[in-house]
Amino acid sequence: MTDIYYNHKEIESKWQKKWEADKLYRAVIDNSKPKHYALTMLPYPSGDLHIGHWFSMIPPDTRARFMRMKGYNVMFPMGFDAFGLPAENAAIKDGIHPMKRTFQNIDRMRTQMKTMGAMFDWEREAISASPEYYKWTEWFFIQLYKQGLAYRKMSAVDWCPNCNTTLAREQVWGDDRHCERCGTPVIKKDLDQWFFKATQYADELLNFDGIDWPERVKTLQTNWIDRSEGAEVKFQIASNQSELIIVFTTRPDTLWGATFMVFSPEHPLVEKITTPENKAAVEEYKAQAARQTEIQRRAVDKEKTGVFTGAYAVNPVNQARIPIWIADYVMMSYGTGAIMAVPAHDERDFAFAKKYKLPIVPVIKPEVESDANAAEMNAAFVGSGVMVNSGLLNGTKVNTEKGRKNPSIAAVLDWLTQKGIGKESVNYRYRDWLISRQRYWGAPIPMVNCEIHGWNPVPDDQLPVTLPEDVEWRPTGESPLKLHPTWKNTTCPVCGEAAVRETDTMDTFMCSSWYHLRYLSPHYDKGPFDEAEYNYWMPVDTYTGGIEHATMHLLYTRFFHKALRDAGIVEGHEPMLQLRNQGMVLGEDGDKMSKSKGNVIAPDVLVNKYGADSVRAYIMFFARWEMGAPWDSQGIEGSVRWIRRVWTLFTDSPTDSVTDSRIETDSKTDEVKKNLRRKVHQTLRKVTRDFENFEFNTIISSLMELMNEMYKAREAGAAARASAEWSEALEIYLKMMAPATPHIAEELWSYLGKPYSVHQQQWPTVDEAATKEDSIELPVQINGKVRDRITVPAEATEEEIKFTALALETVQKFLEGKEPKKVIVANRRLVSIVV
RNA sequence: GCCGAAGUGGCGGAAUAGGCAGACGCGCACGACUCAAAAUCGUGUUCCCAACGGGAAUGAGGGUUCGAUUCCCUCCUUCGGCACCA
Repeated sequence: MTDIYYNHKEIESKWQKKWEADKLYRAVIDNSKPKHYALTMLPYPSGDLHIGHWFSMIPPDTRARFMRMKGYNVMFPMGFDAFGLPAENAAIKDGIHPMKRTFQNIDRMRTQMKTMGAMFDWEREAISASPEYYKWTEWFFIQLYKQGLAYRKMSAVDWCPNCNTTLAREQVWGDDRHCERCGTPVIKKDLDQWFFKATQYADELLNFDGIDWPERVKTLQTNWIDRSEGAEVKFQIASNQSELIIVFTTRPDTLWGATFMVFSPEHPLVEKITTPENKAAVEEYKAQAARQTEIQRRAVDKEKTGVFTGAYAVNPVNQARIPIWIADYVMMSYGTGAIMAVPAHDERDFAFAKKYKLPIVPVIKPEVESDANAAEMNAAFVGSGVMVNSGLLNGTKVNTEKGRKNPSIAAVLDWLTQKGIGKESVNYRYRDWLISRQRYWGAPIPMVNCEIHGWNPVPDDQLPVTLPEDVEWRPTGESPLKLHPTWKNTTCPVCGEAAVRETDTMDTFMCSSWYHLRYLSPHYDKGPFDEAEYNYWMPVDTYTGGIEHATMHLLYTRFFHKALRDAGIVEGHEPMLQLRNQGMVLGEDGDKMSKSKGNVIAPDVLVNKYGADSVRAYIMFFARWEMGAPWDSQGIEGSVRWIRRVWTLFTDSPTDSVTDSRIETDSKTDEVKKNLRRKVHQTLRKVTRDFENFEFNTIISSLMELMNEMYKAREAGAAARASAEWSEALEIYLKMMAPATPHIAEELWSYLGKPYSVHQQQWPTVDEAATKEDSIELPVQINGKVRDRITVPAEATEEEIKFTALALETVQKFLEGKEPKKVIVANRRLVSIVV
């Protein structure tokens, strides 16, 4: 029977206290060791830790611990992304100040996190909502402003006219888009807001050289930025020579076929150019386009609609007068908000032209056909061929490549530049980063507006601009900063006269774009980070988090780093060298976990019942980390049993009761010991590799397998007479367990009488010689089917293996006296005979 | 529609470099222990014919190969992203 009862509560709290007291996980600069900065995305302090947090934090924790045992000086910090809408919305409901609620939640979550037994260095904790943090968020805003990267622009937000406030996307409900709070239909409202010129870095952001990031993330970012090469072409308005309209096109080689132009209904020029007789129809269409938002967008029937403005433009390549229409299939937010329409070679333009009986002029024809005939076209032609009806450029070859790789596009680009009509141009779907939020609970934008001197940054010595605490919560959700009687009143940094503060706060992605820098020195007050810490720890070596941040946070943080690099604040082109994403833990029903569905798994309950080590082991074991899976409450029993059986293996000592009679001969036990040692080192090799590759589930299964072997080996006498092999097995086993299940590993390490702490041990080295098999067993296939197997000495030659296999009775039976057609010994792993 | 990821037992999943499919675990079945149960330990557990033995099987179909979960082509399903992008 087990001498000592496995009491997870006692063991876990004992070691957690000791590790904390000993500062075992404190990460300090140590130039004698290589550093490893392991970063995992910081949580929003929602109130309670859920199992998803464990899934995102524990496997990276085990890997950080592994790296530490491999000899690296590891920093694994944790903090809170503490600004944001939920706390503000809650405040509007119950009046509890977001500051109070947020910091209460943080305390609660920190306490819960400590039960994980993770190696977080809490002395490096950073909280984005604390003034010592957001002082520097504000400072960074000013640095970007000084770099010329911040600017103001009118931009539409979703606005509730009843609540008099901006709504976030999740606050707009239903197909009719009404306010979540009062049900009023939401309108678009143009507000003057702050932007960062992220698009200035678009090309650089498409370059992933030197970083080890998942292909999936790189593809998502590439598609998000969506670079397209083409040309900008100038068109004149026929009735008004001074008005120029620039269009972007990816097909400048079809310019001669542009038979009309289409403006987005919101285009500012529409009002100017519309002729009086078309005014009513245009206004009507504009109003209708403004009303239809998501609803119409999602409509399956994509019937093109539009109206004629009465105005004409001049096609600069052939001076043709072409009508200007407006249509909602042209977006103000993409390109220049106006297109040249080439119905012969664009499907949308074709459909539009057919509907409104606009001319179709083909300017590319397939090489094989003698003539292009507009009347016979029943679809736009987008294939390759040659240019026709295009003046001097007739006969130029056209292929389906984009940009200059296409000879026709290259020819037209040169021609346009030469004539001064247009120029080569690149367009992106990616937009500048909208920073302004009409909210209270965020970092204030440190800008002051003076009637004379306009916008100026708050001087450094006045940072941070702190959020006022005496604020009023209107049930409407209007920003309390606007309503505060005095807060916005200040003086102009230039002239000292009365001026007003910006009352908008920053997007929280701003806070999370640099938190990896704040961890370096969270309480440092002479700058955003301590240079010495920066020089030692940066860049981040391993960054882990959910795939859902692929296009927002991860792109913002890369942009931010590059902007800081150009400001001379940081070095290197990328902030995070390696990125890995975990999947999602779903509810037991296979749905996303949510309070409303009632399928949320609370880790507290599991820790209490089974202990942190068992939960940690199961978190690693139950799914592929990069995939995620639905939670299975029953499955945890397997991990619990593993932990208990390990405990029993170490603390129970049936070796004493195994009499020598059961150990038949010394040579036989020697064999058992040798086999045990082989298994130990094979497992070590596998576990080491799996840690390196983020394959956490097979680490646990390998350890389970080895434990099963150890039970058998001990039964066969491997542990008798204090054998060196058995001692080594125990020691290596605990070292391999230590990253995954730190508490029980530490307890059993001390039980064996080893010096504290198992977490300060070196990761063991694989004895390659010990992993070699004495003999190998090979399956023998006949015509692709396994019919028998042979065992040969490990050093047997291919010829010997063939000979042994062919001598088999089974093989002879199949051969029926004939010669085999082919005999293959594949990698000394299998014999394949073809008869 | 476009881009991406994934389809393996009842379930989660495993399978260096193209070489024994189903490691490890859950669940289930049977057995031991027990007055009994739980716990624990042991045995079995892809499916079909089932006795030996044989056959089929990694979403479907095809191809390359002595040999394919793995490589190639076509298709289906699920999930994620983008979507009138000029």
